[in-house]
Amino acid sequence: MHSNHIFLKSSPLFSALSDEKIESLLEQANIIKCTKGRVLFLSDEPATHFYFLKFGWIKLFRETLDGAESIVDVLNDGHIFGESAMFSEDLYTYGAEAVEPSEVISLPLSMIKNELDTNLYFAKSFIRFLSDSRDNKEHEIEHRSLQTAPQRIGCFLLRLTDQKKKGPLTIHLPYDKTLVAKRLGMQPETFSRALTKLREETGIRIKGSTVEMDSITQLQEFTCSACSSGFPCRDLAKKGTCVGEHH
Amino acid sequence: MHSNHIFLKSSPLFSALSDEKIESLLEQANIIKCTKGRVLFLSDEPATHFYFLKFGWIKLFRETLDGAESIVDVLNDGHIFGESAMFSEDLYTYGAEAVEPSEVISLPLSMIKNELDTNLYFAKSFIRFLSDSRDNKEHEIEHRSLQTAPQRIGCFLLRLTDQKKKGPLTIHLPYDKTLVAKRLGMQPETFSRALTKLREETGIRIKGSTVEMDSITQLQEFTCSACSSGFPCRDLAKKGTCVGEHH
DNA sequence: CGAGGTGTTGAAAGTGCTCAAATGGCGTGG
DNA sequence: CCACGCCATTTGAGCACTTTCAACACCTCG
Repeated sequence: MHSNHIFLKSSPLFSALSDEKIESLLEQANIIKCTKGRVLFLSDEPATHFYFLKFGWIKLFRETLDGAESIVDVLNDGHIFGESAMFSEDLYTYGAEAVEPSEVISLPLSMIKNELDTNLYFAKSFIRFLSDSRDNKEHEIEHRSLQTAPQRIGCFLLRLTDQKKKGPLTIHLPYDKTLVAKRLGMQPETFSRALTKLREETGIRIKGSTVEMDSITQLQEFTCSACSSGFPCRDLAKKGTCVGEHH
Repeated sequence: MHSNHIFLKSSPLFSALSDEKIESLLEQANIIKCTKGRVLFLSDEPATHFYFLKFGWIKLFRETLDGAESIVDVLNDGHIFGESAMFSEDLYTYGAEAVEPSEVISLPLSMIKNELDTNLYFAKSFIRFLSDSRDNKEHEIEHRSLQTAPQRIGCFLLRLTDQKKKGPLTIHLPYDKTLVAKRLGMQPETFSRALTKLREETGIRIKGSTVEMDSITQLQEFTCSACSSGFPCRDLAKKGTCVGEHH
C-alpha cells in the first residue's frame, strides 16, 4: 500500500489530508488494474465510489438518444473521476472506460462528503480542482468554435509537451488516433486529413503515432493565433483538470 | 439597502451567510446601474471585486490574438461573475459587458477568500456552484458537437422556459439575435436561417423577438434527440451556472 | 428624412461529414 | 514462420452544413 499512499499524497487534491486519513482511506479502497477496454462504470449507474487514476488513460463518455457517443474527457495520471456523481443523486454523470492499460484506486464517495463537512483545507483544494476543471471546459468550448481542425490537433500536441522546451522534440500520441479525433470533436477521417495538413503547414514529421519537430514554435505560430490564451499558451494542462502531473 | 439584502440572500451561494455578514458586505458593496453596452471590466485587468447580477443580462467574453471574439457566457439574474479572478492571480479571465439594462452589486473578492477560510457552509455552496457551472460547460461542449444549428436554437429556447409547462407558450428572446447567435457558436446569418428551418420543422411562430408555439413537445422532439440529457431535458438552467432563478 | 444598427436573404466557397473502399499493422492459429 | 483476419488508419468522392461576402430591408432615433 505504500506506493498508493505516495500517489495520493502527490495529488494537490489529497495533500490536505493527514497521513492517517490517507491510510484509513486506503483500507476502504480497491486497487483496480485495467486492461484496454475495461469499463469501470456507465452513465446513470448508482455510484458509491469515485476513482483516482494512478497511471494510464481513462475515457469519460456519454451517449445520446440517437446513439451518438460524446467524449466528455480523456484523463491521465493524477486525475480523479466519478466524483461528479455526488452532485447528481449519487448517479454517475458519464461512463468511464480504460483506453490504455491503467491502474486506478477506487475510493468511497462518502469520503469526499465527510471531508467537505469537516476539512476546510480539503474543501479549498476541491474548489481549486473544480475551478480549474471548469476553466478547461471553457477553453475547450472556445477551441471548438474558433480553431480549425488542424489547429485543434496542434493545440492538443502542444498540451502534451512542456511548452517552454527549446529545440527538437518528439511526441508520442498516448492513445488511438480515432479517440484523439473524437476527443477533439472531429471524425477519424477528418483527423487523418487534418494531421496531414498540419504537417504540410508546420513541417512536423509523423510516423505512426510518433510526431517529431525541430522546435515547438512552428507549431505555436500556426495554432495559437486563434486562441484567447495567447502565445506560449497558459499551460492549461498545469492549471487544468489535471490535478497531479506526469512524473 | 434592504432589497439588496434580499437579493443576495435569495441566492444559494449567499444563503449560507449570516444576516450580519451580508449587511457588512453590503457596506463594502457598490450598486451599479448599467445601460446597454456598459463594460464592467476587461480580460486580464486587475480584479478587486466580483459581481452579483440583480437583474439584466451580462455578456462574458474573450478575444483572440487575431481579433475574434469568443462568448464565454451570457448571464441573467442571480448569477455571479468575475469570481474566477481569484484563481488567476487576481486578474479577470474574461471581460464583462451589460447587453441589456442591468443592475449589479460589486463585492470584494476578499470576501470570498475570507469566507472560504472560515465558513464551511459557504465553501460547500461554492463547490456546488462550481460543479454546476462545470456541468453546464460540459453540456455546452456536447451541444456544439452533436446538435445542428436549428437544434441548438431549440435547446436555447427550451432553457428559457419552464420545461414542464403544458399548452401554448410565448417566449421572448432576452437579447439581440446577433448575440444569441454568437452565444450558440454560430454566425448571425446562420442563426437567421437556422431559426427559419426550426420554424419549418416544428411549427413554432416567430414575430421579431417573440416566439410562440402550441406546445413545448414539438420543440423537444426535434431538439433533444441529439442530447445525452434525454427527453424532457434535465433542467440545466436550474442545475446550471444559474445560481438564483428568475422571479 | 436620413443614419446607423439589426436582421434577413442570396450566392459562392470552405470545412467537415458520410459512405465506401483500400491500405497496413498486428496478433492468433495453423 | 507464415497466412489469415481483424482493426485502425488512410484515401477518395460526393454531400451537407456553415461561413463569408455582399446587398438589401427594416426599425429606431435624432
